[in-house]
Amino acid sequence: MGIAINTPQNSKAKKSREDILNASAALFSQHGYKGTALRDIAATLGMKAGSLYYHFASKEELVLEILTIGLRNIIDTVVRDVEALPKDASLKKVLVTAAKAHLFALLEKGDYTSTSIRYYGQMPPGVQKEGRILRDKYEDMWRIWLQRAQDAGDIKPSINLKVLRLSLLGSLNQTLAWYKKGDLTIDEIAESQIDIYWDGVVSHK
Amino acid sequence: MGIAINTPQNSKAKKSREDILNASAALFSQHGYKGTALRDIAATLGMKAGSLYYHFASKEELVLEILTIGLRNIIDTVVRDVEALPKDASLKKVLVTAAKAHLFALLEKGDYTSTSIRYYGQMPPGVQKEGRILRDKYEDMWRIWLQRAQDAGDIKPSINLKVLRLSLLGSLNQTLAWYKKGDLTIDEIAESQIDIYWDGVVSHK
DNA sequence: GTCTATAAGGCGATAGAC
DNA sequence: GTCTATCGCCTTATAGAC
Repeated sequence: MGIAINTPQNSKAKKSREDILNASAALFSQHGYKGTALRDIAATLGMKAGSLYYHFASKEELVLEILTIGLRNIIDTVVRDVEALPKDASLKKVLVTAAKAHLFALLEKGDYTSTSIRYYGQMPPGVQKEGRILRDKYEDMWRIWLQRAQDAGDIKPSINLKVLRLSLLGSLNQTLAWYKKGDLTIDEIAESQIDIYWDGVVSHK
Repeated sequence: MGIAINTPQNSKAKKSREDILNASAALFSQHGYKGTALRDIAATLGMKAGSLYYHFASKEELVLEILTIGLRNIIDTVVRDVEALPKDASLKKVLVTAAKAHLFALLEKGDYTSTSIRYYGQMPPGVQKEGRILRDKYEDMWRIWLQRAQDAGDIKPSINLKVLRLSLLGSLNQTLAWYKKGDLTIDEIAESQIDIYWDGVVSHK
């Protein structure tokens, strides 16, 4: 069939590797990095802890791959959806689209992305350092959109953009804590949140 | 001096106990429950791990006390400030006051409260169960204030109060991640955030 | 009250059989 | 590729000296 033997291209090894990543992401997203033992991950797949080392050199390498997949996923999803907008789309439309894509990435490939976002601060220093670039890249995207909206006069000059950006992302990420129990769709939640931020909650009677 | 010997009323034991709680809260708030070893806590105080057991029966008991103190602190602070308002205070004033008090508790006695809020989900099941009552009590306070504001017509009927409440608390709690680096005061941050939620960010030109 | 010493078990990681 | 077996270290917790 070819020259690739015992590499991730090999179909059996590739499937095992992906199974391990999926199981790890699920456990990490529930119990955090320190709270998840390699024994637990292996047990989920009916395997033994030692077997994981055929696919990954260390627990750090495993979680680093999950972090990278999670961050790439949210960046790619948000960039793709925003770039698909017509050139003359309103800045509010950009923010709604970005918020929807953010929530979609968080709740769709959720185990990877939620691990990356919720437990980043608890990962080993080396892993944090490697993820820093992607994290900063994503924050910068929001920083630029909001700055553009304020420069264009769509956002009031009195609004502190740093507070706004951190509040907005905090709100979106907080959704992780209650989405599964709720009955609202991702689109409804994203639209609700941006509506609140855009027009406020006050009644003008 | 009296009958109290070898109890928390004893001044030396009481001080050690408080030192241990303070050191533990500081480490837990940085590294989480599983990420903090009793050795690390003891080392901070120039002690040995075994000595902690004179004051606490287990690591679980220690973190439960931190959780309880943290939650009581935020509830007491918020209730006190809101109740001090004049009876005819506007509902916006109530929310601004509550937000300020929430941030104050989070950043003042921050190690206890931030441990309670950020790492609640990673604590042992028994500890989570004991903290549940206080957590629910606090969430209910916000639920009631927001419901009252909507019933009175101050918040638009179209606003989903569940989304609003979780977004708002998510925003406030997110402040923990960036407050220390910033130059804004607690009052400024709280006022900024409530202003955003109340009037929105859109410019009416 | 805090120490030393240690028990009992969990952890990440490795070596070699299959 | 996965297993068994094990190493060395770390963890919580206990017992008894001081």
